[in-house]
Amino acid sequence: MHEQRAETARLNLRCVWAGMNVTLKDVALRAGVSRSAVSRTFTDGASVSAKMRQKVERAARELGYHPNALASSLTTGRTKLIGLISNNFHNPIFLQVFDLFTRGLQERGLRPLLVNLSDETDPEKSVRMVRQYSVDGVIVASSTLSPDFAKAFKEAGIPVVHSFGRHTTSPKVHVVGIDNVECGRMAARALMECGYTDVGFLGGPESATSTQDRYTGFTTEIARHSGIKLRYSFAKAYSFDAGRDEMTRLLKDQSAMAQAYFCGDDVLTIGALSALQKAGKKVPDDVGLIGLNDMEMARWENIDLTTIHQPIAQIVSSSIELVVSMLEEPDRYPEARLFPCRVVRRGTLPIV
Amino acid sequence: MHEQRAETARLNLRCVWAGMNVTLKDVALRAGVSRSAVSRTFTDGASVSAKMRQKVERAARELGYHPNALASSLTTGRTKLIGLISNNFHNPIFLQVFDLFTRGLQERGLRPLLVNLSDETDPEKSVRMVRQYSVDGVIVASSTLSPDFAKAFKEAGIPVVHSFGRHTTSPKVHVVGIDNVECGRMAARALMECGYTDVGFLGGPESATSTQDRYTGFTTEIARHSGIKLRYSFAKAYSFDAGRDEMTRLLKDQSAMAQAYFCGDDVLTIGALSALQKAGKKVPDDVGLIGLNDMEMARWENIDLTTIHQPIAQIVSSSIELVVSMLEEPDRYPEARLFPCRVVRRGTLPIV
DNA sequence: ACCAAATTTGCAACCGGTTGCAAAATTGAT
DNA sequence: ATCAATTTTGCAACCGGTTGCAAATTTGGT
Repeated sequence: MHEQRAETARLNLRCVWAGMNVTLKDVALRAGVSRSAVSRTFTDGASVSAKMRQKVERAARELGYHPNALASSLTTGRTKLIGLISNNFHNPIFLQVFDLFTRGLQERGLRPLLVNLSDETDPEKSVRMVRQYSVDGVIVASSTLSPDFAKAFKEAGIPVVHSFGRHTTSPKVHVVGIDNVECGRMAARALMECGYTDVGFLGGPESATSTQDRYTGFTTEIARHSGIKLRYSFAKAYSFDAGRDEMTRLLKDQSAMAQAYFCGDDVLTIGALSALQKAGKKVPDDVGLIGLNDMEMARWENIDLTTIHQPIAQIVSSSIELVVSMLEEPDRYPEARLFPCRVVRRGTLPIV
Repeated sequence: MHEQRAETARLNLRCVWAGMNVTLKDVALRAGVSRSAVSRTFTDGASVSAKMRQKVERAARELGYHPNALASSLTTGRTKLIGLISNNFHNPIFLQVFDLFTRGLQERGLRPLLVNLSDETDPEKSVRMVRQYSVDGVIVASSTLSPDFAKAFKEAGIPVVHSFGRHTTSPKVHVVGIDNVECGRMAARALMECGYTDVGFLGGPESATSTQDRYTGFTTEIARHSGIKLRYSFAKAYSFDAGRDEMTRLLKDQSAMAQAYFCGDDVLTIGALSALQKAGKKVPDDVGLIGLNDMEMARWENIDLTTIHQPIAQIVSSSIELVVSMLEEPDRYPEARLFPCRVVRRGTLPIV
């Protein structure tokens, strides 16, 4: 007995020294109890007596034991890993998005496994990558990624939520985001309230569903009012350069210019703004602009963008809530959760 | 035999239907081989005959089998999970950093487990969190996080690299970043080259080591030249608001103003710029500014910051390289890798 | 003090893979 | 065709936990 304890102690010492993982068995040995007892001490809701818990916790503390979440996942089937999948690593708003997601998931004891799909085009392949780590669920956070990605996860039997995804009346997967069509209408109304009679849509890439929806909303709202001239064009990307380039192109022909523009997003708006300033145009006196997102920078006084605020905190927390609920109820009927946006009036549209 | 095959088929069907995980055993059963054979087929470097591989791969394909990386980690001791730890979710440069890290890790078959330490102050606790997932290594990516965090991981026996961390002559852990003291000197030289004789240091939070080091470099370089007046103050954070507020404070007393400032980072610089513009000061004619980071926005024409470029792509790839090398050689002697910065001349300093 | 009910504990099998070892199969030289 | 050397394969134990079940213990009522 004494012999064995000495051996155990020596072993433990070595473990700590080498940074090796102290296991359940080590703790059981030291506490003089069964491995199940140790396991139960660290599983809440399990039946353990007070003395037992005390003994085990003491031994665990002395050895610096921490349960191995991955090993337990083998039997429980839960890794508490959530795939956080995005291709949006250039829009500053996504830094806030990642911040909110990581904090929100952490608070619920979940861990985000970050996946960058920037140069990935094959949904199957990305599913394979993520599946290897048997995540409990997946959040696809992107407005530019094809819905096929989210669908691929669903088909693989992995709970999935598409954040910032496209709203459809009968979604195949859970979608949380905004109503881009309504945003388009909202922008149109905001411009018309300013008295503009010649307005432009300066969208993001034409292939993005968000661009298409905003375009639809914008044009239908304009069409409801007579005597408003509508122009439109699309930038190559949701980026500063694309916005600047497209506006520069428009500026080449004065007759092609509208009085005010609804731009694809804030970054693109700043690009357009830059082009206008360079051409000697005053904003909002000569040309008005309204963006979309209300990213942190938009309120910076020397940028001061009028824009449509997207409630990202709510979108994120709702997405997390939804993916968590799916852990219990995997076949939950897909729903679309849309949050209302609002116009934030700053310096790129005139005060009415 | 026929019976058994039918049973197997039925089972498989059910697996696929329910999205259940197809396991090694299922594949072995279907291929009519041992589980080890299947395992070896998916382990490169293992000895398997061509026929065997063919049989197994066929069965695997039919069943949609993918090895469970977490289960294998139990025996191999490798999860291929890398903890990516940061508290820096407000500086746009970190979006690029996350982009680079995720891509770089993915390319090597590693997966980043993102940990947000924004409101965490206890290193022990964060180690516990990460350890549960038995990551193979950890990258602490932050210039504002205490070195204790990185050290805590090292002490727990987890390979760790501190990216964007402080350079010391005898580092306790691997550090990859820039020489902030040298950056301070560089900024001082840039300002003096412009002919300024009254310069200011407008640092980030005084508690950050990066601020301290830049201050040291800046002042020592100034001191090497006679007749240069030096002023200094610190903003409350590396943020727009902090930069704007601090500059606004300085502007209250004209005699407190220097001719040009070296600001803590680019975001802070834009804040200072905003305050100056609001006060009717022209930049660079009335006041010069130089920032640090060269974030993407700095080159936007309507921001156009003169700044010190930090080679983040190199810092990131070097960090990854280092953490990967530590997987093989855990006790590798800690080294500091510093990358040279350079001044990028744009519109916030006069052309000499 | 006694006994039935309720609680706690340990055994052993299992989760999905890996791996050392020995048996079986293949190869190649004679 | 024979046999030793080499390669391939399967067995069984193991990685670090969990859990159903039955044995052991505690509880509480009389």
